[in-house]
Amino acid sequence: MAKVTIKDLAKITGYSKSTVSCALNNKEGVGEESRKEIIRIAKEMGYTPNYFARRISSKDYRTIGVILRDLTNPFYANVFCAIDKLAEENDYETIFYNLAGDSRRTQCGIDLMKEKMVSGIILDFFGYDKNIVKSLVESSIPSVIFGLNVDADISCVQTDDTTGAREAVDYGIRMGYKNIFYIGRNRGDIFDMRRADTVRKRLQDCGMPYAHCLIYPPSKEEIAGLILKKCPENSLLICYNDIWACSVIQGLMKVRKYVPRDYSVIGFDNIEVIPYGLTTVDIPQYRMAEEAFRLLLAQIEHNGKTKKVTLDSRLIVRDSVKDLTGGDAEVFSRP
Amino acid sequence: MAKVTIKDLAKITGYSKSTVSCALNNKEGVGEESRKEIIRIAKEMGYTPNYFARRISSKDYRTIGVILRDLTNPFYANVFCAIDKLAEENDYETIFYNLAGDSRRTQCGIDLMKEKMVSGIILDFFGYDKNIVKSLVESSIPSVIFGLNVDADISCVQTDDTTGAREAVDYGIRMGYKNIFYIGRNRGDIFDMRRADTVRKRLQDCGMPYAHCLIYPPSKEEIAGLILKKCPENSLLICYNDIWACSVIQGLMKVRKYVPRDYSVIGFDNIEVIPYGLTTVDIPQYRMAEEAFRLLLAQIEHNGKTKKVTLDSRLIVRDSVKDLTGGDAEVFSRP
DNA sequence: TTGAAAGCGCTAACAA
DNA sequence: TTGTTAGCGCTTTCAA
Repeated sequence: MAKVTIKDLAKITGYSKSTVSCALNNKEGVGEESRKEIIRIAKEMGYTPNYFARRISSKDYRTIGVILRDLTNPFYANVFCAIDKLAEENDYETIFYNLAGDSRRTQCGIDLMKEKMVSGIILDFFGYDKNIVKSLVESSIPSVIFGLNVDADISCVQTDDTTGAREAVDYGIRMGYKNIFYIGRNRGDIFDMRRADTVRKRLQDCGMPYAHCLIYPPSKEEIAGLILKKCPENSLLICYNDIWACSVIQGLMKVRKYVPRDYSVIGFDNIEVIPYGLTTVDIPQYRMAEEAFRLLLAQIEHNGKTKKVTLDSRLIVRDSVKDLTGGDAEVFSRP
Repeated sequence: MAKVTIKDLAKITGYSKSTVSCALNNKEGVGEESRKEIIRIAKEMGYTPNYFARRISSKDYRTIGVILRDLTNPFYANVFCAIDKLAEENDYETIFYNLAGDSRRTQCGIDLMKEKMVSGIILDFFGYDKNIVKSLVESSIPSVIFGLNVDADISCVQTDDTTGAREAVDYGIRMGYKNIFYIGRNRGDIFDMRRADTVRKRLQDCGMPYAHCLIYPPSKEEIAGLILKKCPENSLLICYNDIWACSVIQGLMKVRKYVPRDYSVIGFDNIEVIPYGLTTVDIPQYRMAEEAFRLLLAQIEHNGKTKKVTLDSRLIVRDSVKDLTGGDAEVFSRP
């Protein structure tokens, strides 16, 4: 069952390859009659052009590479879907590469994109590596770093999560918390470190204790044990992201501690699918995706300059933080 | 900044194109010395082979197409990631096409895959269409239908969610519920319909009333209003899937009704990233992905026969269903 | 061990 | 309006 090619089509229709090609691609210079006939026969024979052959001769790839850290996290799934949709609207294709949480795969991803001749790359650059930036700049492939501001001639879209982190601390203090902890997941992650630093610094600035404010449990299972050990009840736990906040909440449930009855929790990201009642710092994922795509497109199509874009984060108050000041807040789901 | 090609490499190294090609691909028949030199120079010049050119001449595509309904739903994101990982381990690439919730895009996705000459397709076939099945079978591209058993010579991987659905009803009855409703989202969705039917039938078999047991609200916003109108407090709401269950819970919260205090909820899927104890019917997403991939691989590489695989679902009891029989269950997060 | 030449399926000049 | 020719970058015979 060999695939039918343009050559077969030429033979059968009696026209030449080029005529067939023109007809099929709606190019000028083919008679209306011939065009119709060619298209009809092509359909009959189930002809589909060979994508690779087409790409190799036409040079116009119209493809962008998207490299993200973890599609399992709805935050990044949303980002990918948004980019994919924009790409489609602009008649581009996307090629996706999943780092699957392993920053060492970044270079592989970039190489793959190069091989596939993408017009541009959107790169979620976690696990910062100077050499990669350098080689990316030198390759002169239009690129946008997603989530991070890098000091090089390359476009970047990031969200300043420090404002949100500070808001979270301030909100906690306002709600009467004496014990505020940052629960991180991964010391190697730049965002994680930055959020931790911001929380610590804000606590300091507000004259709050910050000893033990960092916890990086090696695994999900140990989290509850660590919290129980280090954090007194009625602590506020500011978590690395929403996913991590979920793990924390689930872990606590296993030891019969409930949120926000026993502990209060704040996340980062503002993931849509889950956050019933989760107070969180909104990282505007759609706008980030959009900005990244626009920046890339500008570079690809209009030779636009590189540009740094920084969006704002803000705290979204929902129901996972109990009011310790005596107010009777209606909180979370409960029996 | 033209990309360096194998021709450039030939010119610079002094060898011919074919020698360079062999050297770079670790083929036999090239002197050790020459090979090393060629590889060195290729590296120096930052040579990356043109993926399309390679594909067009080598015929060996090792690519599988994955078409899924909605990557925004963590269930499908997990499925994709699992397939992607398996593919990588088996030295395949994946091409992804997102239906983005629109079943009319299915044919487009398939055409795209054909164009890209995939070795096989894993197709999430929602919005059942006989013609598509037929054309897929006729195309003789190895394919696996994901999530549904189709009566045709094509492999299928599905999970029998009816056992889980019945368990959910039985569990509800055991917990003392007199009012059990199915909350669907989309009448066009096969799973949605099947789950609804199963719940209705089981209720019937158990001598329970089933009038009004279906609710298909046109939008998320109207859901709470409909529930308030149709379902008395302390109803059990069996929802189409976890995402939808979350929407239901969120909608109810907006009108100050809490789960499981005022209503109990059961979902389908068993998505991990949920910040509370949602009782749900587990659909084994990883195993489904694995089976689908294995089946496809068998067909591609060993000309394996088509096969139907059906996995089991089961109810996972957590904390979103209150015990109405008087037992004092520790339920859900609460202040 | 190496190189010349053909060809993959298509597009794009240019000629007829 | 149509056909001829060349060529995209690579792999793959087949000779040398």
